[in-house]
Amino acid sequence: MDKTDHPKTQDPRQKAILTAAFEVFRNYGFRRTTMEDIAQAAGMSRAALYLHYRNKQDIFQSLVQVYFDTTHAEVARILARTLPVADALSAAFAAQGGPIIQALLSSPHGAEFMDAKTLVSAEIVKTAEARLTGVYAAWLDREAAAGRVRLDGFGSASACAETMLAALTGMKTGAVDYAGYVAAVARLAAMFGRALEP
Amino acid sequence: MDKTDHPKTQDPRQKAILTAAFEVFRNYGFRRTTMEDIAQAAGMSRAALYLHYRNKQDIFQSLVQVYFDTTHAEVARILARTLPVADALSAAFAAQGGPIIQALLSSPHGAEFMDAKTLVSAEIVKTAEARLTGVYAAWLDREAAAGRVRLDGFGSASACAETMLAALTGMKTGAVDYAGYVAAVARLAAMFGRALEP
DNA sequence: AATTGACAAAACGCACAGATTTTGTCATGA
DNA sequence: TCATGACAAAATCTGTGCGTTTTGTCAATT
Repeated sequence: MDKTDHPKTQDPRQKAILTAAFEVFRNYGFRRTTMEDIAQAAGMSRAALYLHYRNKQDIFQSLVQVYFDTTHAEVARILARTLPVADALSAAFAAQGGPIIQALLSSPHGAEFMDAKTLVSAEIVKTAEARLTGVYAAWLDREAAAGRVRLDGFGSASACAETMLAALTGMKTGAVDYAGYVAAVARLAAMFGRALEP
Repeated sequence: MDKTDHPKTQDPRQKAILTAAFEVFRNYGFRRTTMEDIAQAAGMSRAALYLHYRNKQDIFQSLVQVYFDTTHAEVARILARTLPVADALSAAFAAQGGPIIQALLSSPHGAEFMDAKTLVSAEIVKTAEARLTGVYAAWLDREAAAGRVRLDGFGSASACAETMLAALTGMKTGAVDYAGYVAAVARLAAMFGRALEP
């Protein structure tokens, strides 16, 4: 489980492809970006892409995988530290859905980007979210054992983690711009933080 | 603003149409249900529908309007009582999104039903949600003044209400079945309840 | 060994015509 | 008066053809 160094982005060429691909997907959506677009943005020929990825779907899935790996590592890193509960949650929530949400809210085809995320890589998203839930659940258990959080009446730690993450995804709906989203997430973290205080 | 007695459903015939329409939309989605379907389910001729509603979109919008009016009245009624904060939130959350969410999660075309809700009646939904947020915000202000909730650090009451409702809508995403959704909503209410306690 | 231009196959977009379904209205009948 | 069957107009579906774009691969090039 050594996902910390992102095997997909160790090769600088693959990193270039993924960076370019994200930029193009962000602007045109999944369906309307061609391999030619990605190749051009990555500074190589279209054929070269096929030396590294099977097809467009493969690139997209790798992108999603890298995103979740990064997020997972970041959240795990934050929750490994011992911080005031509210601060930990605030930092962890902020670490999730940074660039992707920004893409969703600022780019013209951000919505289609997210659609592709669920259509093209539903399985990846599902397992990644489960993994993320596990991180939060473990943190809750650890903090509860240390007497820094109180779960009484909220059910199991994992159920609690699931609910918190579902609430976090809900912040996307109301958000009108990225700043508003960030503010809502911070508020949510503060509220959950106080709810969990002993 | 006397929405309490649902002008759209006072006429028993209109009520029959809306009930039948909900049933059919629930099973076939908005696009694939015909006026003939609704008429048959409502026990009248297709032409009779046009005596009460302009067209299919009008029926759907009335349905949404009635739903939000009912929800609004119910939530307002619950929050008017003086209850322990967590209980009030739990009851209010449960009152929202009952039948509609059940339709979404249990019916084969629940998703398309919700799509139509945002496409065909986006404006209705927006104003209704704003109205609902206002109810929660007023409740928060009242309870805060009475010393039963503490908003310190959470921003304004209306911002707080917005965040809570956004979180509530987030519960739909993770939910796999209606029972799971209900459990998640209850947990969320409990957590927000404790967060708001002085 | 790494990269590319070029090629064939597949996918896609678009338009069109004909058949079918659905809609909205109105004259007719209970 | 109120509801309905019937009708014309509009919308939707279906199949088809054709030009363009996109894809995936490979021999050729550096």
